[in-house]
Parts: sequence; structure tokens; C-alpha cells
Amino acid sequence: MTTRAEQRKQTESRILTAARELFGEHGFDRTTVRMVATRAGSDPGLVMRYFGSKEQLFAQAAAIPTDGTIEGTPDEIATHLTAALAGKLADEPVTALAALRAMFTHPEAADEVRKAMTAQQRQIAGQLPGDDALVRSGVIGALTLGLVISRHLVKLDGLDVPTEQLTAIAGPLIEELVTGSRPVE
Amino acid sequence: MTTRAEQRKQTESRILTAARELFGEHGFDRTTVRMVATRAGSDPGLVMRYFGSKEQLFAQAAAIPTDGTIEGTPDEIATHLTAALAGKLADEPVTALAALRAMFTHPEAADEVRKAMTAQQRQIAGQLPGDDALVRSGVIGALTLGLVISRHLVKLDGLDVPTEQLTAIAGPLIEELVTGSRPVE
DNA sequence: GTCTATAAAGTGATAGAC
DNA sequence: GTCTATCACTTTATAGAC
Repeated sequence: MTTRAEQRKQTESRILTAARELFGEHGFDRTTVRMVATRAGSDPGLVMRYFGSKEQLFAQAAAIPTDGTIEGTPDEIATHLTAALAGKLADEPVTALAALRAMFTHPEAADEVRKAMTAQQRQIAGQLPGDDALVRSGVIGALTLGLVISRHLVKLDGLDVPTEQLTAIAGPLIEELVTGSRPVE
Repeated sequence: MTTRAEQRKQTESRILTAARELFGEHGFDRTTVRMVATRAGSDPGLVMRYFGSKEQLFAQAAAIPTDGTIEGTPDEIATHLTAALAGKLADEPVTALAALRAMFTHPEAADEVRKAMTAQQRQIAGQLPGDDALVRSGVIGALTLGLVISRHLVKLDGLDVPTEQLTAIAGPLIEELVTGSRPVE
């Protein structure tokens, strides 16, 4: 048996899932409340009633999942970062894609992404050697962002290969950025 | 003295410039014909009359400037690519920003970007050694894209440093990707 | 040639019927 | 508690006055 509270929670959850998918597919502006309601098997009025506004629905749908703090020796950090990259490349990070796609037109989404990236960037830079640790850490973030966008959003055909092949190429780059070493000539 | 044809050309040019700036700042959906007309010191009706539709205006405003063909030894290619990156990082590429910002929500803009990136990626991969030349070439594109987006669009604070400092870090990475060499352990 | 007025369509949000 | 009907607004695009 389903109580009314349970019923409501299920509907709310279906709406949130539908919102995540649609915001990720079409961005903020092109996703309408009507579309979300239809995919969730509900109606626009209920979506508004539950979430208050389209903005608030987006805020709940597009929260950026943080990677957690990363600690250890530079080598351990490099390994950890490469593993995190592998995870982002393997399966489409539905909820993060919503924020990524929206960030370029939705100022609040941009702040969200910037905040998340900056936090991790600083946290990592603090454990790296060299004067330009913050810059190198930023380049790691840019490389990660570029790979995720190119693979999942732009769908660049050259990157449509097994995850292992990508990490085999990107891993050494990250390691190099972490340690600050130069490659052999 | 200004003939009518000249007058028209000037107005058309002002509209195009305004469109480039606004599409770059706010993306496709959030840029209205009204905004473009206002910034160009004209009116919406004239914009429509000259360009036919908002779509066609965008198509003309957001054309991707191609880098031209790159040839030579791997070393020369790396140098060329690093120089091209430096150019994109130095001053905001206004017209490309329009396409970049719009690509995530505007399917046609996405095609435009994918087409431009794929073409260059293939052209370069053909001159690189190794089985995975196409993938490495794609990673170069992803790295470039990530850096441009992080610096100009996300405005990640760690990347707000002189261009030379960025190319000093990214240059070796590109070189490594071009040659397919591994860094020293 | 240039600009004003308006049409047609779609949006987020709301009020109220069931 | 759920959904239908509608409001108020903004958008692109057009028709016609100057």
C-alpha cells in the first residue's frame, strides 16, 4: 500500500530525474516545465507546486557532485586524479552534464561550476611543489573539463574510444602536471 | 558623402558586430533581436530585413575561424599548435566565443564546432606517428578547448596569468602528445 | 530606406475545479 | 492531493506608415 506521502515522494523523485536528464540534454532555457512534467508522467502545475519555480528545480537537479578531498604524495594525487578522470569519462555523469551544459548561458550554473572547480583546484595546489602549483592545478582542471566536454557534449569522434585508452594518454600528462617535471626531449 | 548602399553596409556591419558580441556574452537563446538592434543603434525590423531570421544572423556571426592547414615534422607541428593556442588564450576570440557558448544549447552551433574540430584533428593526425594518432590529436583538441573555455568562459582564477606562463606549461604537453613520447618517471 | 505597431506562438506561473 | 484552464508576459517575425 502507498500512503499519500510516499506517493508524493515518488512523483517528486520522478520529476527530479526527468529534470536532470532534460537539463543535461537541452540546457536550462530550452528545457520547459512542460517537457519535464510530460517525461515524469505528471503535469506542469504539480512541478511548480513541488519545486516553487523552474530556477529552484534546476538548482536541485544540477548540483555538482564534488570529488572529495584528495591527499597524499604527488604520485598518489596523480593516481587519484587519473582515476577520477576515468570515472567521468566512462559513463555519462548525468547530473553534472546538466550543470555543464547550462553553465555557458545560466550565470548561476556558471558560478556553481566555477566554485566547485576552484575549490578542488586550490585544495590540490596546496600539496604540489613549485611556484606555479596553482596554475598547473588549473591546467589539470582545464584538461579534465575539456576531455569530458569533448567526449560527452561535443562528441568528438576521435575520443570515442575505450576509457582505458584515454587514461593511458592523459594519465602521464596529469602526472607531469602534478610533479612539474618536463618530458624527455 | 555616403550613398545609400554605403550606409546600408555600415549598418549591416554594426549589426553583425553587435550580434557577435552579444551571442558571445549571452549565448543564442538569451540574445534577442531587440538587444542586437539596440546595441547596433538600429531597430529589430531592420535586423530581420537584412538577415532574414535570427538563425541566419547567428550563422553569419558565429562562423568558426579555422586555423588553416598545419604541416611539417612533428616538432614543427607542436610548435605551430602551441603558437595557435597562445593566440587563442591571449585575447578573447570574440567570434569563436559566440559559437563556443552557443554550441551547448544550439545544435547547429554544435555541429559547426564539431566539424571544425574534427577536420583539424584529422588533418593533424595524418602526420603523426603511432596507432593512436587520432586519439592523441583529439586530446590536443580537448586540451585546447578546455583551456580556452576555462580561461575565457568559466574564468577560472588559477588560469588568469600571463599567456606565456600557460604556454610554458601546456607546450610540453602538446609536444608529448604530438610525438607520442612518455615523460621520465 | 528606415522605423513603428502588431500579430502569432510559446513561456513560466497561478487559480480553482475535481 | 491532483490536474485543467488560463493569465500575463516575452519572443520572433511581419505589415505598413513615414
